[in-house]
Amino acid sequence: MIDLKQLRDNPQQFSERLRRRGAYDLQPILDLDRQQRQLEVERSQLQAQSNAIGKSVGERVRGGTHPQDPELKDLRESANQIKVTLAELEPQEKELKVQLESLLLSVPNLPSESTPTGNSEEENVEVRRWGDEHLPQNFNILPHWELGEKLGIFNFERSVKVAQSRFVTLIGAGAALERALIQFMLDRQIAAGYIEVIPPFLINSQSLMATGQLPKFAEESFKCEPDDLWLSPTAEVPVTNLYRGEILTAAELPIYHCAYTPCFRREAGSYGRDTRGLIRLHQFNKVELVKIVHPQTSEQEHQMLVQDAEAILQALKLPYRVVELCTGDLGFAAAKCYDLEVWLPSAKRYREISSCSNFGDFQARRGGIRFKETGQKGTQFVHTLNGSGLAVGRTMAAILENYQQPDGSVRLPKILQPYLGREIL
RNA sequence: GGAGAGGUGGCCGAGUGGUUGAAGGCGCAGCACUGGAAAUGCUGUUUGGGGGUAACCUCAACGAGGGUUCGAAUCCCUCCCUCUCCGCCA
Repeated sequence: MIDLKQLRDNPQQFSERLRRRGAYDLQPILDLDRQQRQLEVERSQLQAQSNAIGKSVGERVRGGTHPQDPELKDLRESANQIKVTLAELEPQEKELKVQLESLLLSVPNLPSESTPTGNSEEENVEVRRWGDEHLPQNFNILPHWELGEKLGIFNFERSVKVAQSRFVTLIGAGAALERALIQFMLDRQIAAGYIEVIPPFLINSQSLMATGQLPKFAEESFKCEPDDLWLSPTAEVPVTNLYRGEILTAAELPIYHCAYTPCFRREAGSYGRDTRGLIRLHQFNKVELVKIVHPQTSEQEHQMLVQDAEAILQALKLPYRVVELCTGDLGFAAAKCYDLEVWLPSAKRYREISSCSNFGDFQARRGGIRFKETGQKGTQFVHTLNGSGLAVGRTMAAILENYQQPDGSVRLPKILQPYLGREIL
């Protein structure tokens, strides 16, 4: 959520920053805000009067006046008068607040000053490349879905019977490889200082609201209808929300978590895109990194987070590049975001395998995640960050393609071999 | 699913209609004492909104939402959550 006070104090500057993401009309928010505050002044003055009457009645009763004594009658009546007016003002103000809140919730985060301006994916900025020396030699590389079916390590057709299209069943060595990747990724991130959590995979609406998936992107997630529960689209949601509504101490920061979870996405509106293979599924596994940090350190923490995700690709010797998203491609809640894109030889292009975002205080404000500096008055909002470390299915796809050998077998990355107890797939 | 108990400040815990935003304790911060520390003593210490250049003023919040009342943490209603026992179950 954006900072209403900041908007109110500096609407011009604010909308200019937001305009880099596209057009947003902030005037209705400013109007509602003004009306609401006007009503609030009126209402709280009346309430103050009413409180004063209550207090003076209380004082007299304590002094010995009988509560039903006629001399209190006037006081009671004037208090009743005030109540009549309040009964009108209160619902009006409440209604304005609800409207204001819902408008605020659908305004995206301000892009960071350093985020490049642009309209779409096309204008993302490549930051660096790694691993050109690991690009596979030019023989006829099968796309990973063909290779995988051939090797018998996963099956799509049978999965459709069980669920729908865009679900996969991993079989034998495929299942083992997925598990090995999860284990490997967790091991590395735990060694890098992240505390592992296994959060709930079903999450409530409030949690989705805090991290920004609701209210605008309800159609992206699977809802468990009779309950207020959704299938988690990413561990970002349950892990960040562990701290919702809390006031932490500065000493507790930074908090680093890693989490393996399955992720569930409806992928509405992506019909026909990536219909084959492991790239775009309704259910996939991911190891996620989440950081809750002091605002002063968030930029630096962001860089480190990206490096922690990169370390996995490097250890697996998978060629990739780092791309900084431009304002037009930035997620709703993000202020700044780097994508890691792994090389997929069959498509001859880089594909996103990790997305590392700094949300600033946007999620913290929505979720009420604050901290207190010892000895200082008041609280501040933390900064939240997260990134994939990595998407497991896409990692498997990248391994199947990049490590493919001319005879159609796959030589596993060295680092994974001990996890699987074999070299060749 | 059935029966019962309970949800109060960073934590523990008192408080069943009248200056109670809330006793007491712990914790934390400052000061004093000390060569330094411990112990001790004193002082301070919830959060959010609004108004004001400021000093400051004011409203709200005792799980959430309604209600009764001049006045509610305290009474009534609804909902949520937690705990204990029973049932069911991986």
